[in-house]
Amino acid sequence: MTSSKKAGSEPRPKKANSQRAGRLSSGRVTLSDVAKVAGVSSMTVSRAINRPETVTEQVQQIVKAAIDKTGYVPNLLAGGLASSRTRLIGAVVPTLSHMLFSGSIEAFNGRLAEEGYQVLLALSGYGQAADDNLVRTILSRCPEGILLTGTHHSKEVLAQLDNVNIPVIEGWDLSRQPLDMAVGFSHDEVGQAVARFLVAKNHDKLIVVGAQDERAIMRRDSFLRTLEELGVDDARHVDTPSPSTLEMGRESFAQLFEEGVRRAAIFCNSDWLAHGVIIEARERGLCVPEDIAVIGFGNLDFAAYSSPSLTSIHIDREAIGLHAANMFLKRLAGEEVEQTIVDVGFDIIERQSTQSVL
Amino acid sequence: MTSSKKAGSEPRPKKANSQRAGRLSSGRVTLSDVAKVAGVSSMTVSRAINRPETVTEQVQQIVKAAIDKTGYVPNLLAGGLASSRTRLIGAVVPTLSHMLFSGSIEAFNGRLAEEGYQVLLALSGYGQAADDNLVRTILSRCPEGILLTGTHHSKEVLAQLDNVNIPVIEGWDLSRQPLDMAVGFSHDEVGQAVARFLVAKNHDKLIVVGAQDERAIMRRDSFLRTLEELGVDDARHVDTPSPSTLEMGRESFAQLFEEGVRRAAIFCNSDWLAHGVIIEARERGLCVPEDIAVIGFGNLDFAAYSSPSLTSIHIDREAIGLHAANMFLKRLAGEEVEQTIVDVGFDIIERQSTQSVL
DNA sequence: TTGAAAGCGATACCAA
DNA sequence: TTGGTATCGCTTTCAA
Repeated sequence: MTSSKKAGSEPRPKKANSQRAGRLSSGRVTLSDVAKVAGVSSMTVSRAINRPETVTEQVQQIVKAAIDKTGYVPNLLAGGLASSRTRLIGAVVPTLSHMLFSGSIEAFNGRLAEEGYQVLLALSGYGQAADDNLVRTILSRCPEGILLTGTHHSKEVLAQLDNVNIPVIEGWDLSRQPLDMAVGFSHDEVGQAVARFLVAKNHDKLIVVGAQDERAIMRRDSFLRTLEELGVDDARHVDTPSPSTLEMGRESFAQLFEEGVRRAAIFCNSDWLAHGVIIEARERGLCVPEDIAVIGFGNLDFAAYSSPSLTSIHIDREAIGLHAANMFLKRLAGEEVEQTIVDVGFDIIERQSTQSVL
Repeated sequence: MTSSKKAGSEPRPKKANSQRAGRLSSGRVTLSDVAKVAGVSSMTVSRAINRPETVTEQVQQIVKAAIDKTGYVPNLLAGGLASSRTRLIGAVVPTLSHMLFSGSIEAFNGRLAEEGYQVLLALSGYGQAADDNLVRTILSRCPEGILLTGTHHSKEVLAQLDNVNIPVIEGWDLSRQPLDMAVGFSHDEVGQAVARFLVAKNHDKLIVVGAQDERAIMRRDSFLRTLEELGVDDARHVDTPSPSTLEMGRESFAQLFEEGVRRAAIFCNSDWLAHGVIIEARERGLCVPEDIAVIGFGNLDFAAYSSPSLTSIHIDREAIGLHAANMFLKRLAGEEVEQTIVDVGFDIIERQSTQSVL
C-alpha cells in the first residue's frame, strides 16, 4: 500500500483491506503497480506511456525501467472505456476464403496496424440474415470505425450505425449511394463491360452462370440487361448455389451440354465456376475457347497461368483495403476526406494464347 | 413512452442533470438509460440480459421492450473490464493469403462465434521480429485465450503469456512440446513421408525447393535428413524468397534447367511453387511427371483439378480451426481437455492421371 | 427477486 | 511537469 495516505490515526482504517471487499483483481500488473515501483503517480506513468514528451526525461527512464521490470501490458479495455479511443476498427466480410476479401483485409489490416489500430473481423458467410447480429457484436466493442461489405443493409443495422456515429465504409461495391464512404467497384459496370466485350467478339450464344449472392446477381442482371439493349435476346442464365466451387462449374456446364449447348460464350461469375466450366467442356470433347469461350470473375490469380484460354475480370483487392484504411485514418485524425467514394475499377484480362500450358 | 409505469409522482427528479459534472459521456445508450426507461435498476437490466432466468418473466418483457426502444448496444469494454469475461480470443497467424490459415481461421471463428466469442486477429507476415508486439497488442485487449502459429516463441512472448495466464494453443505445428495445448501436424513427418515416398518411386535425382519460412525449413531439413538415412546422398535444395509464388517456382526450375537438370523428382514446399515448376518444366519441353515429377505442399485445392500430374500434401485445415476452438471452449467452461495435443495429420494425394485436363 | 455500493484499470480535467 | 479526483459503463457482492 502506498503510505501516502495515512489519513485517520486508527490502527486499522476500516477500508484498509479494501481489496477484500471487492473481487480479486485480475492479477495482472496494472498501471498503479508500475507507478508504485517507479515511485510516481499512475497518471505520470500513463503520460510517460502515451505522451512521453510531456514528462521529464528522467521520469521516462524510471517508468520505462519499471515497466520492463514488472512486465506491464496496458489494459486497453480500461483505456478505451475511459478515453473512447479504442484503436479498434471493425470489419464485416462474407468470407476469408476468397482472395478478393482476404487480400483486401490483409492490406487493410497492415495499413491500420502501422498506425496502431487493430482490426476486429466478423464473417458473415453470405447469409444476410445474421448481419444484424454481426454488426451489433462488432459495435459492442466500441470500434472507432467500421468497414462493411456491400451497400445493402437492414433497418436494424442502419439504426445501430446511426446510434454510434462512427465513420462507416462500404467496401467492394459501389452500386448505391453510400451511407458515409465507399471504396470498391461497380458490379453493374462489370456486367455491362462483359456484355459489350462478348458481343464485340460476335459470339453466338451468351450464357451467364453464377451463384445467388447479392453482388453476383447484380453482375448477372446488368449483363443480361445490357445484352438486351444491344439487341441480343436469347441470352440465358444458370443459377448455382453458394459458395461457388469448381465442382459447381462442372455441373453447370454438364447441364448445359445435356441441353444441347455446343457453342457458346459463358460469363462465369466466379473464377472457380469458370474453371469448372472449362474442365467439363473439355471433358465433353469441346474446344476452349474455340467452341466454348469462358470469361471469369475474381482474383484467382493462378487462373492466369493455368488456363490461358480463360479471360477474367481482375480487381485490385489490395487497393480496396489500402484506400479504406487511409480513409479511416484521415477521418480519425480529424482531417477532411476529399474523396469519399473511391472506384478502384476492374480490368478485363484477355489471354491471347489458345493453348493450355499445363 | 410506455405509460406502463408512471411510478414516482415527482414531475422532475432532482438529479436530472448530474451529467454536467463529468465529461460528456460517449452519447451511446447505456444500461442505466435502459433501466430508466424500463423503470427498474440497471442491475436488473444487466441480469435480464445476461441471466434472464434470474428475473421475473414480467421484468424480462419490460426490459426487452426498453432495449428495443432505446436501441441499446451493450458496451463490452465496460463489461469485460468489470467481469474479466471479454469473450474475445486472440489469434496470431502469418497471413490470410494461404488457404491453410484462412481456412483454419474461418472454422475457428465460426465455432467460437456459435458460443458468443469473437476472434481478434493479428497478422505476423512471416517476420518473427514483430511477433512480440503482436502478442502484446493482442493481450492488451484481455482475450480469454490465444492461438499462436508455430512452437517457436521469443523470451518476451513467453514472459507475457506467462503473466496473463490464459489458455494458449499453438497451431499448425507439432514440432515441439507445446506450452499448453497444440493442434496441427508434424512438419518433420511431412519431410520424412515425402522422402520415403519419392525413394520408393525410384526417382534418380531428388530436389527440394522452398521458401525460408520456419516450417518450410523444417520440412526441407527433415526431407534431406531422411534421404541421407535412406542412402540418397546427392539430394539438393533450392531456396526461394518468401512468400512463395508461382513465379518463384518457374524461376527455380529455370535455374535448375540451366544447371543441366533434365530428370528429377522435385519436392516443392508450396503448391504455388509446384505449379510454377511444372509450368516451367513444360515450357522447357520436359514431360511432367515422366521427366520431372513434382510433389507440392499445401491446400491449393484447385491444384487437384488443374494439374493431375501433381502429387500434393493435403492438410485438413478446417479440423485445425475446429479443434482449436473446441479446446478453448472446453477449457473456458472449466472442463478438462482430455487431449491437449491433437495431430490432424496429412495426406499424400497422388494423382493417377498423367494428362492435364486443361 | 431486486437494488445499492464498490470496484475493474485506465484517462480527462483541474490544481498545485 | 506532476498528482488527485471523478468518471467511463458494467458486474460482483451483499443486504433487503
